[in-house]
This record gives sequence, structure tokens and C-alpha cells, in this order.
Amino acid sequence: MSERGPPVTTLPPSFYARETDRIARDLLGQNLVHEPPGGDRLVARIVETEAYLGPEDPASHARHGPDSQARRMWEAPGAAYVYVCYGIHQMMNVVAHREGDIGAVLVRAAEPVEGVDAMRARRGEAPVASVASGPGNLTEAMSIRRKEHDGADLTAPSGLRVEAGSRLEGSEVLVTTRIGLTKGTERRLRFVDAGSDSLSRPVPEGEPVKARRQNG
DNA sequence: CACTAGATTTTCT
DNA sequence: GAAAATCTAGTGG
Repeated sequence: MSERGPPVTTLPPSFYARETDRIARDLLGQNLVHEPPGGDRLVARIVETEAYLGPEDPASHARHGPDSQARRMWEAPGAAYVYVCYGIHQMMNVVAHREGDIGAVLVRAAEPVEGVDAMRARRGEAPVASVASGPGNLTEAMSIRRKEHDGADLTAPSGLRVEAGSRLEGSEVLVTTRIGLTKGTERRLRFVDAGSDSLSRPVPEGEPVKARRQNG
């Protein structure tokens, strides 16, 4: 008989149709789920994200305009935007912006929840804490690739999606500058679960900055 | 521990 | 032709 667990909710399109930085913050604690055909069910709890805004954000692919590779950022929220970075690493974003705006959220790190062995196997038996730590490592562990997933609808209740997870208190969320950029390095648009040991990089020394309280 | 270089491919100028 | 939202292994202190 099927057990009656807590209801599992795939985050709906309305979740992704708000301010990009707020969505980045609210994705912390949610579960990224991938059920590859014939493969293990893979679930990881998101602990680090970055917001990339419109053409006014020098670090955003949107600066290349709506006719570039980043055209997906102009499209409907809730789809995956997956691209290849440095010719090697798949990077997974979620198109996320208010209507009439442009933006996406890069998923940078997560903690394995289900399918840990399969994830570790793909990552050369890496330690659990670091198996999905870093945007390239995360897609490797979860078998996410541009060829298969770019443009995928993350709000559909099958395949690749994001399910509602634990809600983080404001005090658990810190904001820092974004990682690995050559431009637009000053803005604080990286959001991390302060309690996680799976961050791609530690929170910088100095005064940690709490995320502005959401839903106040 | 801090730092550097090399891998490798897509996209844009 | 150069740059790029990275990662790992290797070197040196």
C-alpha cells in the first residue's frame, strides 16, 4: 500500500514570476529532483544560488541581448536555462523574473537527499558533502545536461523539477557577492544556506550579511 | 594553505 | 581569435 507521506508539491509557475533576487533566495531549501528514464531518482536540497538580472547587470548573459544564447532569459519563467561553461561544465539556471523583466537564477550547490550513491558514482566517489558543491559538480552529480534539459519546463510534475522543501528562516540565509565573475562583482546577489557544509565556497570573512527578511 | 595552469567547447566580436 | 557564471591537480611555503 502506498504510504501517506507529506504532500509533495512541484513549485508552480507563479513561484518563478517574481523578482529574480527574491526567487534566488527562496530557492534555498527547495529540492531539485531529477528522475532520468530508467535511472535512480535523484533529489538534492538547494543550498546556494545566484541571481543574474537583465542587460543592466554586467555579469548576466542577458547583456548579450535577446538575440544571443541568453534569449531564454526573455522567455517565460520556470524553464531551465542550461549552458556549457569553459567548454566543460554544464551550468543550470532557472528562468526567473517578473513579467516584463529579465533574469535567471544559477543553482550553485545542493545537498544530496536521495540517490546519493548514484551521485557519488558519477562524481568519482566524491565525499557526500562535496558531491553537488559547485554548479558544475551539481549538474554532473544530477546528470543534467544542456542537450537534454535546456528549455525543460521545471514546473511540470515529472522529469526535472523543483519540489517544495523546508522553508529557511531569515537568519539562516546569508548574502554575498557572486563567484567567479570578471564584471559585476560588487553586487550581493549570491544566496547561501549558512548552515550547510556543501557550499561551493565559504562565506567570506568580515560581516556576514543577512538576507533581507522575506515575507515579513 | 595559497596560488597557478590546463582542460575544452561554445559563443560572440 | 578571445573570453567564459569552473574544477582539479600540482607546486611551493
